[in-house]
Amino acid sequence: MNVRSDDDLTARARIRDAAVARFGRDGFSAPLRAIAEDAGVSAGLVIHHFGSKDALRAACDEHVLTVIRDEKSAAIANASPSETIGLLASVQEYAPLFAYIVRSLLDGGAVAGHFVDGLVEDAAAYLDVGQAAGTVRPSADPAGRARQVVAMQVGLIVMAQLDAAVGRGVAPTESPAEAITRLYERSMLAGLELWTHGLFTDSSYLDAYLEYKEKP
Amino acid sequence: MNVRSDDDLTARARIRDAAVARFGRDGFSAPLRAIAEDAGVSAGLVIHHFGSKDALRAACDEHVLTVIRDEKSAAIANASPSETIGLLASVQEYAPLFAYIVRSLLDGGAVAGHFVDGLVEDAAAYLDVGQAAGTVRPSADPAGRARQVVAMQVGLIVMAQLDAAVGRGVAPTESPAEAITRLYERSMLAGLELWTHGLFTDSSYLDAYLEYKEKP
DNA sequence: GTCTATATAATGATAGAC
DNA sequence: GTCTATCATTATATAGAC
Repeated sequence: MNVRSDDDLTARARIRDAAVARFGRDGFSAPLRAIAEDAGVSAGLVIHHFGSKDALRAACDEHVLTVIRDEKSAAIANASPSETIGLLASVQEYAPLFAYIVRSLLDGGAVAGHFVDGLVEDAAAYLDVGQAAGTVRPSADPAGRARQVVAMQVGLIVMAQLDAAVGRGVAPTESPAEAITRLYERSMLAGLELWTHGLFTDSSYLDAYLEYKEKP
Repeated sequence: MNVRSDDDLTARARIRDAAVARFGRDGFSAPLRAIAEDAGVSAGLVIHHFGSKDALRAACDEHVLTVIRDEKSAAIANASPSETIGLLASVQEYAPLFAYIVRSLLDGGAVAGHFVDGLVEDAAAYLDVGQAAGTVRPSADPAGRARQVVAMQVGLIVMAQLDAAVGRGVAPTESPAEAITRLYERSMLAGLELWTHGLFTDSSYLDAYLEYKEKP
């Protein structure tokens, strides 16, 4: 999440980072004491700095959203096709953040809702640009398609985290972040293939659905 | 989850069903007392029947997997294209089960891992059949593609649940299950479109990735 | 089989010393 | 700013009556 050493951070920042990691790994029911231990401080100090566990979580939400937004701006600046793929491949740095977001998603928090909305909007805008440039096909339902693309990414992250939690395909020497990244990359070829050529050889499934929708 | 009235079920089954619904909605930190109340029994009786909360959860895991497996067999029996789509559309009956599974997924349980493995295997087998029949394109990475397809479904369910939790797009009169189903269906057209025609107009993104992979 | 009452453990939060 | 000690609440699980 950060290239700085932990020693360089204030206690408050250390607690916040520890909380993001803990919440992401164990969910929001993770004990305050565990977070304090991870950060190398007492449980009382956590309350002293953030007031309550809920406030700590709110601070984590805000921090994660800020980091993601900043990194997103940087990514948009140089969004050539190959570089975009390279960026996706370097996702290991964001693995703890993604883990946190996924937890937040299933917890059903309003902040997580806004985050997904942002993802979908970004995807829609990105697809619009691609469509104008001629690299992306037109769609009968652009918003739905953007949602679909985001859903695939969300699902992959969830599944990668699951594999990592079970410890399958995870070498004893590598970090959880590395493992999740590799598991995430595992199906990237298949994903691009799917996005390039589709899944079906003809439109019979799509036609059947349209027909089903017309006369229920 | 079941067409029978609750009165027809034994207390043990009622507790189990209540636990599946509660766990799915509130997560596994849901209090034992809430489950007991939902089932109309005392907290002590829950322990009497299942021994512990963990054992109750294990019973829920087993029950959900059994139901899914049975329903799956029934679905395979009549798996014509249009009927498969009709089946997907009627998913509201399984919404509580899906909610439970998604919770289980992010909790990182071993049972959830097996469940996803089953999903991916089923998808792979189904795609193989389609490929042999000529309706599904061949793939350079069939296992990865199956994983990708499952990931999209998982992601959609997660996102639908999030929307339902925030209450967006949910009419006050409809049940959570109905809401999730409708939100899930919302992007089905876009999904089929994506699976039929793909996302990109040419293979430049795929080519760029293959090139990136060759010389790192 | 089912309940009530209770024991025990863990958690979030407080108070006050340093 | 940071800690230790403690409180109040809540959770699971037990014991025993009916």
